[in-house]
Amino acid sequence: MTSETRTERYAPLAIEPKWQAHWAASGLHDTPDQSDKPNFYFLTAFPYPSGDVHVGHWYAYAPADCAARFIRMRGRNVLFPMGFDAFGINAENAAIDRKMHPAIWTEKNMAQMRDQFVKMGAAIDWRREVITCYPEYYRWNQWMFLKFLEKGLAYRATAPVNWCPRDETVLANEQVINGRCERCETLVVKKDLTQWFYKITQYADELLRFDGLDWPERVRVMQQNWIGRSEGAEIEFPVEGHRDATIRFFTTRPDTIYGATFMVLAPEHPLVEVITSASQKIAVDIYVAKAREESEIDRLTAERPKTGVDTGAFATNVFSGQRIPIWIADYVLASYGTGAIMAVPAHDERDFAFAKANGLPIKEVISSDGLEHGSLEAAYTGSGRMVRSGPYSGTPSEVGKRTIASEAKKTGIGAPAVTYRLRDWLISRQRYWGTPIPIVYCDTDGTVPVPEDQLPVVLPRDTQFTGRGGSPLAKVDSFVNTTCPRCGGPAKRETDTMDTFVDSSWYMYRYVDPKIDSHFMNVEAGKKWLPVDRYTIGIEHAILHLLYCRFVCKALRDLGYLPFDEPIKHLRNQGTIVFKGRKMSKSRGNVQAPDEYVARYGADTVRLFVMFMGPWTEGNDWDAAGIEGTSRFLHRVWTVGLAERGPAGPRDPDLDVAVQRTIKKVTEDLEAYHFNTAVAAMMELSTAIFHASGPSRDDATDALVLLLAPFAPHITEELWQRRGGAGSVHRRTWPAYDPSLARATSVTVVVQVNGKVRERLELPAGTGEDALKTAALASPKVTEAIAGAAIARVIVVADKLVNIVTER
RNA sequence: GGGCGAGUGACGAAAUGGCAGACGUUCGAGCUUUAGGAGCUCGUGCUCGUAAGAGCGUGAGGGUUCGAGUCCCUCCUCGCCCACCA
Repeated sequence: MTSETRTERYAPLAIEPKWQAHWAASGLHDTPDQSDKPNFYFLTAFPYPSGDVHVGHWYAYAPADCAARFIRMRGRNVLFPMGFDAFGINAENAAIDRKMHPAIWTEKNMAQMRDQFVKMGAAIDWRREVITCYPEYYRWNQWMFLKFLEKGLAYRATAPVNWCPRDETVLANEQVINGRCERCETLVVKKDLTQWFYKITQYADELLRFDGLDWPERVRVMQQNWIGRSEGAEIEFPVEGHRDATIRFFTTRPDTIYGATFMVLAPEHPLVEVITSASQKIAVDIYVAKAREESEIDRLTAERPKTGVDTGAFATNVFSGQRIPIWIADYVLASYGTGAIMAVPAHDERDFAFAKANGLPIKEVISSDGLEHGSLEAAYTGSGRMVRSGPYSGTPSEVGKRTIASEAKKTGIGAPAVTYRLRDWLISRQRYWGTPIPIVYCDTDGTVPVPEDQLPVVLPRDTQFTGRGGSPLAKVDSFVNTTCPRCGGPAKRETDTMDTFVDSSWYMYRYVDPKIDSHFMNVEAGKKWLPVDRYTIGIEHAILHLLYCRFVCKALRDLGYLPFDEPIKHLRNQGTIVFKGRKMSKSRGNVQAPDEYVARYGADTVRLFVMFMGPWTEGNDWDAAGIEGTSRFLHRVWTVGLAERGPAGPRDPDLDVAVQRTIKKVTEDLEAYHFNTAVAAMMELSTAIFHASGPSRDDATDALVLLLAPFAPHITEELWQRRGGAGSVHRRTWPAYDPSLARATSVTVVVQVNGKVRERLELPAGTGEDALKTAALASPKVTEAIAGAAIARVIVVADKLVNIVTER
């Protein structure tokens, strides 16, 4: 180090605001739609404007920003936009709790968070900001709704929904925590309401396919499980004494049909009323009423006993010819399949338990060894040969599945069928702070869509927020009362708003040109950017949001508005950052803010720290204890960065190799989102530079500044400038490495005797096999370990090891 | 109950089947600065040993291999997602 003047100290708090202002003024982060470089769309999930950029945001956005900057330095014109998922229940809760209008609360929070993103040093093109609660945005939610309606992709139906009796509103599934309302902890009940749905099930099969997508296996599996495709057959059995009544059921095991000794209907099944015998009516009514009122928490209880009631009615098992009783039980779900099952207690665990509890017959029809057995200890759910199955006895069960299904088709009582676990997407919410559903109800014309030229249906501003008495919108007379677009007569508006997942299902198209008012997307600009090249988002969004995005893309494609099948080509998920083992949330009051660390160490240190903590895809427990380490690293970078360029002298081959290896390591790590090991490699290089001198040191420092630029944009910009670099370091090209130079000139070769390390030899890289053997056997430590035993074989791995195996 | 991950020092973590613990924190010793939230060197898995060194060591048990943290089998523990899905 030079001596006479004391080295200036690294002062991030002075450097960072200076560069942030400079970058904003010079438009460094503004991305043109076209440049001399190929376009690359790097999307990262936009935040909900909760108020503060906390640790979870840093964990998501600092690495995403780093990855986007890396791609930019690698010669792409990178679009890296940001916006706000600005509708949602929290704003309404704030309105109730603090008497602040949701719009004001949201604006305040967005301003604060925008400022914090700037202080993070994120390379965001703010000109393209998208805000979902503005009419310019949500009118396109309404437009898509109308288009979906025309195509039959949106429809209205009565369905049981999660209902909080205290707050008098529907709750989204994710707002039901352990069966209780997220806000008031009241037990949530099911309630039948007439609601709007998007027909996502129409795309179930296509959504199962991920052809050509670079998505994590984990997410693909989760989505496939969520969609839950089951193959089997749909068959119907006639009900005794009811000429027109048949019970249709779905089964994945048609091969077990001879073992169907009873049937079970869901309590909500429409046939229950029709077929129940007079003597069983009271018991059935009581059971049905109880099931309807059942809270979510009861249904969540594991291992609950199977309850049910006999309807007194009988069906005919068309295959076995047996007369079988029909029961109702809440273990059969109205929402899956046809809401009815053939119960095969011998080969289904639930049916077995139910039969045992209610003294119903159990008949073995599948046998693993092909022989008939007596009573079963438990349900046998595996495969085998059909037994006691009339003409099909002896048939392997896998064959029987197909044979029975086609036989049912032949006789006109059924057919092979596929059922999905996936339900249609219920988009109605009894909420104020969301997109109004563009529908009008007229006594004369019924349900009338608001014409496209009357969009947007704007959310009225003057509203009371009490949290009681249903949707606040329903109480705004000036909004509710309108005229019918068809007959001009008096009519009422739909007062439900859309699920906020609708807002986020297509925002990636809007970033391209958020100001265009003729179309949801600027088609010309869209061609230059879409589909998204990379998307990073938390693993907690693996199912809902990501599935909705895919659905909306496919629906818009089929409507002729998008020319591609999938919105996102490459996806990666960061893990969840928790605090003391628990998820962070406002309601728990354990949200950690990194502000004090930003104020003490600077944004560059905090950025590096969240990337260095551990593997990004795994998540971590927030503990700032180690932040000193990344701070010290930047101090060292500062010290070597300010060192005067050395006098001409001999090169330092070891340092030259270290630079090549570090460039290789950091490049490969960033491609794989391994931020932690990339930082570790740069730390090693900085230490090597610190102890070096001469021209190699200066070149190494230049390389380090470039490598570090995506991670720590401020300090590297400052050092770049002070070291005489032209323009912004962030406009520089990523350093290249020469694979042949990245190889060390001398290597440590380990010598093992029977797998135990006995010697380490420093040898030139590329030493031949025979020379390695000779060198190994020449070592006294090795001969001592061999102790005169005969050598059976010698394994040589070039530049790595020699293993001498002796006779035993 | 099903699916998917993961178990490595005091702690966060590294490790294409080839020197386990890189990098960082912590702690210890020394230095420097000593107005500093600044800096430098060495050490820091366990056991024995003053030391050189030796032995042991990646949740448990087996297996494959010249060689296993890594691959295979069984089990245990933890995390996440789904959960009476017929």
